[in-house]
Order: sequence, then structure tokens, then C-alpha cells
Amino acid sequence: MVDQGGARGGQNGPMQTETTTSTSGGGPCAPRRGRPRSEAAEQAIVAAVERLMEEGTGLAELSVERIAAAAGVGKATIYRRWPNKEALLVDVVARLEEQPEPVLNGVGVRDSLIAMVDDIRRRGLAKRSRWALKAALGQLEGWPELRQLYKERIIQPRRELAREIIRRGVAEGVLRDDIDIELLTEMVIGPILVRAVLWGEGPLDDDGLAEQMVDAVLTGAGVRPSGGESH
Amino acid sequence: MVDQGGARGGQNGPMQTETTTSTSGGGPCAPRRGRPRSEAAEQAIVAAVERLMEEGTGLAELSVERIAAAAGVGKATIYRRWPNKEALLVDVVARLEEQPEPVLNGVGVRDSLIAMVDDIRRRGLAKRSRWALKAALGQLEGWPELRQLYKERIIQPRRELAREIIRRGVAEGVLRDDIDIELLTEMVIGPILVRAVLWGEGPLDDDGLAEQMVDAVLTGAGVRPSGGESH
DNA sequence: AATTTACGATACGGACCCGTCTCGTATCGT
DNA sequence: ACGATACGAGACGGGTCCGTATCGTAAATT
Repeated sequence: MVDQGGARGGQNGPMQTETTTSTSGGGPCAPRRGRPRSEAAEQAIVAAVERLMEEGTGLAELSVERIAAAAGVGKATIYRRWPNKEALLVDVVARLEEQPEPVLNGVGVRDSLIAMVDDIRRRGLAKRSRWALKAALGQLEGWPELRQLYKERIIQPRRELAREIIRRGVAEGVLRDDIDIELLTEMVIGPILVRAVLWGEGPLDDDGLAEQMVDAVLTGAGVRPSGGESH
Repeated sequence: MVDQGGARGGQNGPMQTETTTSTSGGGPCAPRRGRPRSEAAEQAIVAAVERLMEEGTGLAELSVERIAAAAGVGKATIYRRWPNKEALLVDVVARLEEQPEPVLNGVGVRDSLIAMVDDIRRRGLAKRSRWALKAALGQLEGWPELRQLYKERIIQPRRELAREIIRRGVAEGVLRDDIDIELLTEMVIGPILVRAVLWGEGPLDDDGLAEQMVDAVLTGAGVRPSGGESH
């Protein structure tokens, strides 16, 4: 007996009926006779959801009525575009975060790692990102579609980027090759994530934090038998 | 005075009106005339909440009606003990996790760290703990009382324990003294938390994982200039 | 001009929830 | 025996929410 909590609809997607959206050369086979859909309304809806996120609205408080009111839009205008609330949120999450910066390949591995950690740090300061991450961790339980999408769109690209950097580090002899790639990744991003997400209070505004963390992880927490104390 | 999210009642606590609970020699000044409260009912209620947690019920789906049904109990029986849903959940969270194992002081620092990380790993395998952690991270937003209690009861003791072990490690010369204690802590618990909570999928059933992680963090992810590869 | 579709606003039905209250029954004290 | 209290079950009022339907109006095609 699953399905507790009310049978959410299946399909998602912006339900683009070939109208206004995606003016980019799509196939306008049928120009539709009546009044076209307002592009502005669509943007206002998405923007309203994002603004509500930034203001700290919990997923429970994020009702369609509230979204419509915040966007200055009728409820029907939302349901004309998305079949249900889930699809709307899926869509918003999908366009929530642009892909992470490609990280120039010419840069050294250490700098790449620092850039990545610093990216997480800065995102941890952004309320919108925190909302999404927390929602994904907690509230999206029992909401598999949204959680899945969040993983695909947000988590996976970053994880892949991290893996790539770290693989390069191993290849260049900067990172140890006797540690599992996954573990290396977790070592690098673990500290900043603990501070940014788990404790949610640690100071994140130090610009040198990422560098400090990466160096600490590279060098290790244990006292080095041969190398002298650095200070 | 934040109080966003709808003015929840103030007080909490099991509302023990000197009845059945705490038979431990309390002051039974007034033995109450009528039928005493059923200890079994109280346990059944708490057990039901915990069971629902383990089954993955989200905080939103965790309604009083559902709890009562799962416990085989009338709603009034719940409201006779706790003034509202929040108080019930606060109480359940409060008794959710026993304090972490004290970690024998005679044990070496490395073994203590491994024990701590392994504790997190094993908890990560326990659904109940995952539920609580995820709920704390995401759903308890806008529910300050519960979140606060979770931090006090669950997070703080473990964080304190970690700090103590690491402080000992620094004192004994096993851990570097030129790295901030907070950062050292985050380095140690970060990797396992990323695997257990954030990605939520990484393998946790390897008994040697904790040891592997701790050693990796102690030694560092970077290639050691002088020391040979350890294996 | 006629038609067709979208728009904002809002009413509606069905569902769920919270917290209270009422049943008839069970179990205590006196 | 009797009054007091707890019990399970469930009705109830007030509320929120989702998703649909209905307004009168606005903007496009034909």
C-alpha cells in the first residue's frame, strides 16, 4: 500500500503546446487561431517560484494559489501550462541552476579543486540553492520524480565535474592513485558540504576558505612524519 | 519572533500529569481517582511514529490521524498526552537516538576516529536515522522548535564528541595543530556524510570503509613528496 | 465582424488535516 | 455500588490545498 498522501500525477514537462515558448525555430506547424499565450506570464510564474524559494518558503507552503498570487496570475494560467503542481516544480528545478562552470582545463588541479569548493561555498550562501538542496534531501522524499530530476540536473553534473578534475589530478600525479576516485571526491567536497549544509551555521564568508580546505585535504590531517610543521 | 508557518503552540513535553509515566519514585501526591492512563498506549504511539519514520513516511504525511491508526489508538488518546502534533514529534525526536558511544579514552586517536565514522556509517544504514536527519535538514525548516531540539539532542553531542577526539589527537601529536579544529572535524566526518546523506546511494556496507576513510584523511589526498606509497 | 483562444479572478467539489467533542465501554479509586 | 477518568472510534467545524469550471474581458486569426 504505497500511494499514501494522494496519488500525484505522472507526466511532467512544461506542456508546451507549440505555442509561444521556444520561439527558437521550432516547427510552428499550426499557428493556433486564438490569442497566444503570454510569455510574460510564464516567466512571471517561474520567477515567482524562485522568489518564494529565496524567501525561505518551505515546500509545504509552496501552494499553487500562493504561486499564482505571487506571480500576479490566475491559477488557470498555471494549469494551462503545467498539468499539475509537480510538473511545475519539476520544471522550475530543471532550470534552477545553470551547469557548473566548465573549469578551464589549463588550470592546475589544485586550482580547479579550489574553484569547485569555492563554487559550493558561494552557492551555500545563496538561499535559492540552499532551498533546493534541503528540499531535495528532505522534502522530496516520497516525491521520486522531483528528487530524481534534482539528482540528474544538479547533483550529477557536479559530481561528474568533480570526478573529472580528480581523475586529471590522479593522471598528473598530483593526487594519490591508491585511493578510490569516489572517496577522493568525498574527501574534497565533504568538508565544505558539512559546513554549508549540515551544520548550516559555520562561517562561509571567508574567501580563503576553499583554498584552506583543499590544501588541508591534500596535505592530510595527520602529522607528517618527515615534513616539518609548516609554521 | 519569527513564527512563520502558522503559529504553532508554544509548550511541549509529554504533558505528564503525574499519572502513569515515570513510575520511578516520583512524588505521587495525587494518585488520580479514575482509570489510569495506559502505559502501553503511550509506547504504542511513540513506536508507531518511529515505525512510520522507518517506512519512509515524509513529515507531511505524518498526520495525527495516521499515527493514531498505526498505533491502534484513538486520536483523543494522543491529544490527552501531548497538546498538539508538534509536541508529540518533539518528544519522539528527543528520545530518538541515544547518545553516541562514549568512545573509550584509552583507545588510540585513530581508532576513535574510525569508531566515530563507523558509527555514522552504521546510522546511515538505519532508516530511522536517515529520516530524522533528512527531516532536520529539509522539512524542519520553518519549524524552529523541532529543528532546534534535533540540533541539541542529536547533532551537538556528536559534534562535541568529534571535537574532543580531535582535540586529543592534536594534543597527542597525531593530528596537525596548524589546522582549525572545526576544519579538522569537517575533514573527518565530511566524506562519510557525503556518501551517507547527500548522495544517499553510495555503498555503506563495507565494514572497512570507516578505516579506509580515516586513513585517507589522515594521510591526505595529495601525493606525498617523500613518503612512499603506503601499499 | 466573427471566432477562437488566453487572461485574471474566483467559485466549486473533493480530499485531507488539526484539534475538540461525543459516544459507549473499560478500569481505576472510594 | 458509584463517581471519575481513560479508552477506541468517529463525528464535527474550520481550515488549506488541488485541480476544474465559470465568469467577463483581451488579443489574436479568418
